[in-house]
Parts: sequence; structure tokens; C-alpha cells
Amino acid sequence: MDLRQLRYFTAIAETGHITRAAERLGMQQPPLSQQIRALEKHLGVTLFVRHPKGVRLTAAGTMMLGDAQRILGSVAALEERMARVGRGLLGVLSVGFTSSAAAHAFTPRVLRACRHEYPDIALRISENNAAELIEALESGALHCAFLRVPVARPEGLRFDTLLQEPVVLALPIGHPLAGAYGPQDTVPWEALQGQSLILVRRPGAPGIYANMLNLLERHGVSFKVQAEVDRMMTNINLVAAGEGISVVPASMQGVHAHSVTYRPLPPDTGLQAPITLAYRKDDLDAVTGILLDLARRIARDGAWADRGAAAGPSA
Amino acid sequence: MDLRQLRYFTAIAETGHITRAAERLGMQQPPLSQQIRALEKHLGVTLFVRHPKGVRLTAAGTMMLGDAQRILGSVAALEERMARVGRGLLGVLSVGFTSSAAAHAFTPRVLRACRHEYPDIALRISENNAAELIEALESGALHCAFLRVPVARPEGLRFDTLLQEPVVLALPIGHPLAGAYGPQDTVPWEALQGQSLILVRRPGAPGIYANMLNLLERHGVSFKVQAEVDRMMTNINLVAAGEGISVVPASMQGVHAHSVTYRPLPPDTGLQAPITLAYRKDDLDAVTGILLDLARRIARDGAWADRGAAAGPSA
DNA sequence: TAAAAATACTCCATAGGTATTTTAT
DNA sequence: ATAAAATACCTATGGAGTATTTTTA
Repeated sequence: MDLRQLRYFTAIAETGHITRAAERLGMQQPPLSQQIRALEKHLGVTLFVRHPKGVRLTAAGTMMLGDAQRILGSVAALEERMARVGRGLLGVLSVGFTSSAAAHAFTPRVLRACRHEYPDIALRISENNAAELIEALESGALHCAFLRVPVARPEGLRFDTLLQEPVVLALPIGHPLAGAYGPQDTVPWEALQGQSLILVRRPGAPGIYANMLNLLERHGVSFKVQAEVDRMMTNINLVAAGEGISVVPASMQGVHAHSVTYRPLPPDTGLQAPITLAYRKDDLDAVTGILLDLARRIARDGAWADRGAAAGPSA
Repeated sequence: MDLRQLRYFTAIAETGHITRAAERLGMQQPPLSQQIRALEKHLGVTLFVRHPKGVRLTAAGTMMLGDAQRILGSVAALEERMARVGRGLLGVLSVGFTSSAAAHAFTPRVLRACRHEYPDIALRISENNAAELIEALESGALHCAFLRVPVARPEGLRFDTLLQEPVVLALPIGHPLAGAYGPQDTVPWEALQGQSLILVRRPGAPGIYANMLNLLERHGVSFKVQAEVDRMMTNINLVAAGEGISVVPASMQGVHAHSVTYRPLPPDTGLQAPITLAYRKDDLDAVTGILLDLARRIARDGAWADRGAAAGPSA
């Protein structure tokens, strides 16, 4: 028995005529007669009593009709579901992000929009440092992750830049530089001469710290690496504790506002901290594609700065 | 999509190899690969990730597997059910019987055995007079009916004789014949000279009354027809009321024992009251066939006289 | 390098079409 | 006499087989 015969059976049962059912099925009457006889023979049951003006279900046929319709309904529902899966509208999406990506209003905004616009995508969200996120991406544990562009970009992953963001200097309250430069004053690189820096430089760390060190070297500024951590939030925590100074993406201004103060850096240096979406370049899952499109749209529209968010300007 | 593709899909999912699944399905690997690719294309979803040593379900494939197995299970169950329907082991069976057929232990015994041996046959039982039963049989409202052989056998119906039964004379208590003949004494036909008879002669009435009238005529016995009724139970009721005398199947002895007494009739006359099963000769339903076989078996084995039943001897 | 899947082609079983006959009212 | 189903026969799509190539760990 196959589904075709079930479809034929229900069509005949519903119309009461082999001829009309054939019409509805877009076929001729003889093959339909043949198929239904084959089905009856296969099942060992007479499904219809043949009248001169149509057919009528036997008791056995009546028993069968409900089941047949149920089965055909299940099949149609399955096809429908799978079509939605194929278009990425239904399924599970595992998304990771770093603390610094999460600090920007953009990331939660995208996830909130995804939940709202695609309610059948079940989001599995996790926060972690960049190294762990990248490993999870490579192993397939994550579909994609929001993070800053790392220095070393692993083969096999793509990093789509969603938005650019300037970098600011983070100083402990009462630091000499905080006295020398007002809140709106740009601090020149030379002013960092001899400072103790806290950096994120563990595996998978964002490129901005390497870039900054290059800039300092180019300006002939000497410094001391006071600490190396694995995520920007730790970075700010240490600044708050007075361990030294650091730089962070503009969106992280306001963290530890009672003990950390922030200052702009020279705008012409091109020191930017982009937020990217990372995913495996070979198999771009349909669901991942949905999120990627959504994130790009929101980034393009600048639509994340809706309320109460410390938003930096886009590229 | 058809069931074949679902079967192929589950086979591959369950074995983890296209090659092994092909083996299990009794086919070659290439067509199986083709079919599964066709299914993937049809659904718009990748179901398996191909590894060098087998395949593994994708998330979409995993979602699909459960549904596919459920659907295949439903189909198998449907086929199983219909096979049972076809063999008559499952379904509804509408059975009728007359009061006189029900009076014999045989009839309830057959129905009880049917319930016990074929629990999936839902019995619809109704009691009625012969004329109504025959009409119900012809209209299709009944599958079969236990009754005495009617004088006029309608075209289109078969009457299978299940067992023969002698006929006895029913007399009101205190009737002169009851005094002239003891309980074991055979009453000769001549003794009925001038008696008032109560007969069942309405449409569909059993043949025994017509046969009896022939016998009386042959013996030169004159009589008076006191009443004509439509079922034997009424017959006895009128005898009990003193309206006249009658004859009934031996199994009805004992009814109205306080007011009716019974006497044997000459055994060599061939006046018998058979119990038959009537059904449409053209469409012998499988369920009806089951009951017919069962009734024949019980009649042959004489297995109805198990307990507390007023049983007459069989043919 | 080896095992499994994919590709290329060939064949034939059978679903479906056309023409006609049978059936039952 | 008529409408519908059954029968007979033909055609062609596509499922399955055989041989071979490609893939990837």
C-alpha cells in the first residue's frame, strides 16, 4: 500500500463517484478503478459497493476512511513542517556571544527580534569567552556567535562584520590622566607614556589590543603590560580595582561608572572594535542564515538604539 | 512524497549506512541514494550528513524520524486492521432471531460462543417476528437471523438448516386430550378431530403449520382455526388462555408450565421444526461467514446442551 | 588507501491514458 | 436508454539494477 492509493481511496469516498474522483485527481477513470481494485485486493477487503450511479462505502471502507484521512493529514503536516525547517523558520538555533558583544545593545536587540519574528526558532543562548565560542563553532555545538574580530581567524569560519564601533580609554577614578583630560577631551597616544596596561590577549582575543600596541609603538610610546585577561569585562573589573588602564569598545562605557571613567581616543587612527557574527563557512544552516539576515538588517537600519542602550555610532 | 521514501528514510536512519539500509531493504545502494536525495530535494531539507563511513541524521532528520516512524506505524496498523476485517475477525455483526429460535438453547449458545471466540466482532442483536427479520435481511439492516424455515422463502435469501427439532402438541391444563393421554403418550392425529387450532400463518410464518394442516387433511381430520398469530410465543400464550390447542417446537416445552401441558406427536410423520440461519445469498459477509461456521460447528457437535437448557434432540 | 556515497547509464515494471464493453436501473 | 464502472490494450515515466567514479578520514 502506498499513499497514492490512500489519496485515491479518500477522493472516491468523499465524492461518491470514481469518475468524479478521477476528475478531482486530474486523471482518467479507468486507472483509478484499477488502483482501487488493487487496493481492495491488497487489503483483502471490499471498500466500496458499486452502484449504477456511483459507489458507496462498505462498513469496512467506513472504518478505513477515518484512518486514511488521519494518515494523509500527518503526512501533509510532516511535509509542511519540513518545508519550514528547510527555510529556517522552524528549528533550534544555538547562539553564543562574548561579554563585550552582549554589552552592546545590538546583540540582545537582534535576539529579541529573532524571538519575536520567528517564534518557532528555539534559541539556545550561551555567553562565553571568544576562544571557547570559536571551539564550539568548530565542533558544531554552536551555529553562530556574536563576537569581536579575533586576531587569528580560524580557517573554516567566517566573520561577518555587522557594525563598527570606536574604542575608548578606561581609567580608574582619580587616575592622573582623568584629571588632565576632561570627559569630552580626546586623549592623545603620547599621554599613555609609561602607563600600566590591561590587555585581552588570550587565544581568540579581539584584534583591537594588538592594533593598539602597534599604534603605541608607532608613536614611540613605552608602556607596561600589567595583566592579560580573557574577556573585556574582566578588563574593566581590573581597571576598577586600580590595577591599570585599558581600552574598551565605546558601548562598554558606563560599566563600573562609580569607579571607572572613560575618555575618547584619537578618531583618525582607525582603531575600531567591530561586532561580527561568526559561523562555519561551509554549511550555512538555513536557521543561521535567517539570523544573519536579521542581524544585517538591524545593523543597517541602526535599529538597535531604541531605548536605554549605550549605543556607539555605526561604521 | 510516498511511503516508500519514508521507509527508505527510516531504514537509513536506523542503520546509519545507506549501504546497510539497502541490504536490509533488499535492494542496491545507488537507487537508495537517489531516492533519499530526491526526498531531500522534495522536502527542501538535508536529512543526513554524509561521512566517509556512513551517514548521520541532521537536526532536521532527527525531527523527521519520529514522525516518519509514527506514520509508518499507523499505516501498518491500518493494514493489520483491514486484514482482520477482511477475514471477518473484526467488525459489526447484526444478528436477529425469532422468539422461537431464542427459546432453543442453541441460539444464545452460538452468540455467547461468538462473543467469547471473536471478541472484536461487535454483535448487534435484535428479536423480532419472522416477517420483520426477513425484511431487515433484504434491506441490509441485518447480516443474518436465526429463525424457523418460513413457508415462502424469499428470493435472494439462503436458509441454512442448523438443526432439526420435533414438534409437540400444546394443550391447556384440563383439556380433554390432556386427560386422555399421559405426558409420555403420543397423541395420534385422529385425536385432534374437531379441535380449535391456533396457528402461526402470517407472512414469513414457519412451514410447520402448513405441513401440519396437510397432515390433518390427509388423515381426514376436520378442525377449526381459532386464531392466527405472528409468533409462536403468542401461540402458547393463547393456549395458556384456553383459546385452543397448538403445536410448537419441542424446545418450547416448559413455557407456561402452570397452564399449558405438552404431548408428543407421531414420530414418523416427519413434522420437524428446523432452526436455520438466514442471510443474503449474494453477498456473504466475512463476519456472517464466521458466525455461520461457528453455528454449524456447534450444531454438529451438539454442544449447546451444556447446562440448564431445554434442549430437543438434533436431526 | 579503503570504505562508503555519488554518478552515469540501462532496463523494465507499472501507473496512467485511450477505446470499448458491461452493468444496473 | 443512460450513466457509471469494468475490461482490454497501449504508452511512457521513473524506480531499480550494473558499472564506475568521487570523496574523505
